Amino acid sequence: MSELARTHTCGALRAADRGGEATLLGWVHRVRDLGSLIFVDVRDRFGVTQVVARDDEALLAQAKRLRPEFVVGVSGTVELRSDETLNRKLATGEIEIAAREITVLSEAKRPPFQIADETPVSEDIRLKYRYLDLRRERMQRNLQLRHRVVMAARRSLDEQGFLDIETPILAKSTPEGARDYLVPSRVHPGEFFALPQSPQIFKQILMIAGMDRYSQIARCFRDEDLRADRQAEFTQIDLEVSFATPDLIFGIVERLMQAIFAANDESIEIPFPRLPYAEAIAKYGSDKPDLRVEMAISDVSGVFADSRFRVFGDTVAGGGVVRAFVVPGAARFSRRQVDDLVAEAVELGGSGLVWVRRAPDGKVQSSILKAAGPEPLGRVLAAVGAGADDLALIAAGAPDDASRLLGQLRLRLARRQGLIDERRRVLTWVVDFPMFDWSETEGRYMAMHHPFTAPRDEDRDRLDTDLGAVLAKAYDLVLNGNEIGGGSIRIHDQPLQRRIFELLKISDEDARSQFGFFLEALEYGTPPHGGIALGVDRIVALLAGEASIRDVIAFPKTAAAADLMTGAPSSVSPRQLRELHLHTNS
RNA sequence: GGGGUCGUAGUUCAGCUGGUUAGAACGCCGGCCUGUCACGCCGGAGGUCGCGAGUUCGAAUCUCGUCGACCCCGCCA
Repeated sequence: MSELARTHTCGALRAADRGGEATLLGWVHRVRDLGSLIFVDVRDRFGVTQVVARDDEALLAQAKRLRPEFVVGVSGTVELRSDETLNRKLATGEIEIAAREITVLSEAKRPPFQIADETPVSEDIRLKYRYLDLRRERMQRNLQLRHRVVMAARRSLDEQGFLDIETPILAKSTPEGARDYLVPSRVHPGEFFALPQSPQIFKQILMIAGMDRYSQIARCFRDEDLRADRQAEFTQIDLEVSFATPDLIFGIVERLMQAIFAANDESIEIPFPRLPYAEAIAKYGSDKPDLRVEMAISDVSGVFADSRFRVFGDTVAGGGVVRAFVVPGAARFSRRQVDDLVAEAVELGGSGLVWVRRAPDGKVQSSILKAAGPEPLGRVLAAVGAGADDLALIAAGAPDDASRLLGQLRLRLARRQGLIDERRRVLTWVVDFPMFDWSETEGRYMAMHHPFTAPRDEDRDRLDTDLGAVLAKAYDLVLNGNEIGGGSIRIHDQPLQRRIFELLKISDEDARSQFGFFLEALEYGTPPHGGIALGVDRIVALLAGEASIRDVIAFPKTAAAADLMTGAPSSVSPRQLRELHLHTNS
């Protein structure tokens, strides 16, 4: 049977091939046994082809042996199917192979779930038997899409003058950022490599090294808790550009994204709109707004500035805001539904939620009707543009808190009300991020993006006066409410980089031991530069319509960062631990 | 670290306020069938109800613990 040579894949044959000889190799997808007429669907990555066994007793006996997932070789004649028997659902449905010989190359145990069936299977079983799960059409489709996306990205970057360069996986641990995955060194007792959270410093050094434009499909590692869109290791399209401005990066990435969408037969318009961070927070309560949804948040503080409703009046007097948005068509919500919304707001950490609407007779209804009176509430409805069928939701508090709360409700309601058009793709740049973020737990400012991000030129002076007000040359790329990329223009002069470390309360000593090599490199002629990293897993998941990036990764880990197929992580031998100079408590 | 959902046949699920023999569909096994393509028809096998305690005359069902999967908050420069 080793001489069995494949002449066609299972997705190749068409009517034009009729009369020819063919040998197919693949998996038994389904068997339909009609007695002295047996159909066998043979499957491979390229498709499914129907094989028919008839007339020959030995051949029929052999076909009767076949079970799902056996690996077989089939030789026979390509026959045209009659009009009544062709299958339009199948690319190869115009023909079938009249088998002359069927060879079993490999038998298969009964699989724990059906391959030839898209019925959902619990994820732990899929992950344990990943090799079977990957045979299913959905995963075949997803991984083929991922391949096309990566190929398109590489091609686009090559065309745009990028050099693909690999950076180390065994790298250096640095403070700030996510928790590192560590790798103990055998030859340096007590010392560790860290797996890269991103190739950040290496790619900047490549710019200093004169590589001009670097790109890489880079694996990154972060030892933080996982989510549907976060894995312990994930893949980025990482790039860095010398002599960069934000506009230059945006253009490069917009062309790249066009190529990526084209790989999924989708066209997108460029350039993408740009939304300042402050506006994103104010209007949508999120730094990654889903712009498929209208329902923008607006400020109604003025209405309540001197309101007799004390809670709002005091909030405004104390420097807070009152903000609101309209839920279209939600005036007909039952009292129960509206009360549930208020409870939901509290669960989300809000101090409360006020609603206003008009009853069918036009009278104002509201949770604070008695306290505030109908007049200001009517003005709120007018101010936010609420129609007769609409419901207005109002929250008060610190500006960002009020908007973030409303932003979360806005998204949940949009989903629940079916207001999101799943076929739409809305891409936007979010720009002008703050440089720094005050950390209560650390008691200091932290870099919002990372410590190598350059401040906007016009904000340089504020580094000395008002750190919280300094905006950065940082940007995120957002697709349908998902952050799919982020980057910045970097600091390229050593004194400013030192100054930023200082502001971040990274001591001189730490800066020298953690980043000394980098600070030194900056002194040898650093071109202005900047870049971005795009999340491959998230992009492919969105293109594929998958809710979790696990479904576009061949061998993903569970939410507890375990590999259910291999059993990793696992204990190692005492000898391995000794060699690595490690002791464990377990 | 915290909150939530789930765990019953190979798979997906049902199983009420605790009650005698735990069901269905698909799959699997056997039989019949020459135009099926989710083939059809007939018959059959298949269960530590995740695991461990507890409450009770009696637990798949109630309680606690534990393990696992998933979702969310924190975290993720």
